[in-house]
Amino acid sequence: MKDLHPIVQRFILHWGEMGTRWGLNRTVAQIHALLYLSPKPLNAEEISEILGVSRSNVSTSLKELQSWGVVRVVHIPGDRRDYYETISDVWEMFKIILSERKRRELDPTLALLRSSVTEIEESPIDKRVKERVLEIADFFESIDAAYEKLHKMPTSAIRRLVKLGDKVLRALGLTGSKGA
Amino acid sequence: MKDLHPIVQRFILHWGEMGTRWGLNRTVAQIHALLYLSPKPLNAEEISEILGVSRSNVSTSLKELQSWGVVRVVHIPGDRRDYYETISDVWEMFKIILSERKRRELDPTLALLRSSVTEIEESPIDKRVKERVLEIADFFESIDAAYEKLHKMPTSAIRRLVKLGDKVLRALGLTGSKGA
DNA sequence: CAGCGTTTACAGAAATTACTGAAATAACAG
DNA sequence: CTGTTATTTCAGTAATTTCTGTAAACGCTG
Repeated sequence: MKDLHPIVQRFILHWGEMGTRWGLNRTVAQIHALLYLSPKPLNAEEISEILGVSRSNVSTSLKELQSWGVVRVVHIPGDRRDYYETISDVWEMFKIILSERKRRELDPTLALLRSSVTEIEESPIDKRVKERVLEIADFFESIDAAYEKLHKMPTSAIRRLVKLGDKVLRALGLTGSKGA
Repeated sequence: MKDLHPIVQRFILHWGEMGTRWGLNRTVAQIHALLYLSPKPLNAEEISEILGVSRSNVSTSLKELQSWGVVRVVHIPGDRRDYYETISDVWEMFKIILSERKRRELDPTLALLRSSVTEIEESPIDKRVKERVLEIADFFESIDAAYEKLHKMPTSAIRRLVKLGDKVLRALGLTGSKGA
């Protein structure tokens, strides 16, 4: 870690801290940060030494990053160790991270709400409770649908859409009437 | 908890579990769920009994929910205890939750990246590292800008925008050329 | 301003989550 | 095969987070 440029160090440390807020663990996030800034792929041993964590921990963390598809194995001719690198396109990377988070943070709730809505139709329940469950279910369905649309777009289009900013809104006449 | 309708019970338990994935703690999320489905405001004692958690824990959790602005205190004539209720509009509620998450999950990183970009301009650093830091900084800036635009819209407009779905994209000609 | 009900702060206990080291397994070279 | 190096698994330990009970603070009422 001492060998790294201070900016790189700071980035890795910060990424690790933020990782815990993003639902990952610190080491997983640090490894990701290190690979993102590394000019060349690294092997498990190197990662372990640079970050000062055990090799077993590195192994587990790399497996997790691979399972999400943000890190992949590459090989160097004449070396039989596995080397790792992250995908390089940031937008692509966060698209993957977003889909992972949706799977963990939205989908289970959506499933529960759908089954609740079904049950509510057939069993008697306080009117207000019914209303609120239906309302929140509708909300999750809307978000899910919007996400699916977005997800199907090529990354380049998402990039353009996000960068368009409020031009989007004006074009659609959604702003301006009540406009804040 | 036993007195509650099974659907309500299931919702509260689920919300608690999901809360942990959303970066809240279980009790905070459960209290929120309970208040969301409760036909009337509840006081700390009632919440404590219904959920089977200590009153001090309820107190701390309510304070946290209030600090985010999703729960507020109301009073019942002739009763000097504090009663609590959530805001009722789901969209408004998640707008608040989203802004809280942005503050905790994006803003610190944005700050770090901004200062890193400044430093990079003046100190010599590996070209590839520089590129990647600039790229990720640009990404965060874009997301931040898009968020700000969205946040300034009235909730009703956000609701319409999300519900429009891919009509938005077609209208803007962002889909169709490469369209997936 | 005394007394009581309510809310908050805090220190330690309990539960959860992350990390390590050792041992097992796998991959290859000779 | 056999020896060597790389990777993964897993049980135990450490660190972190959450929860509780107690006690102090607050604020209303008479």
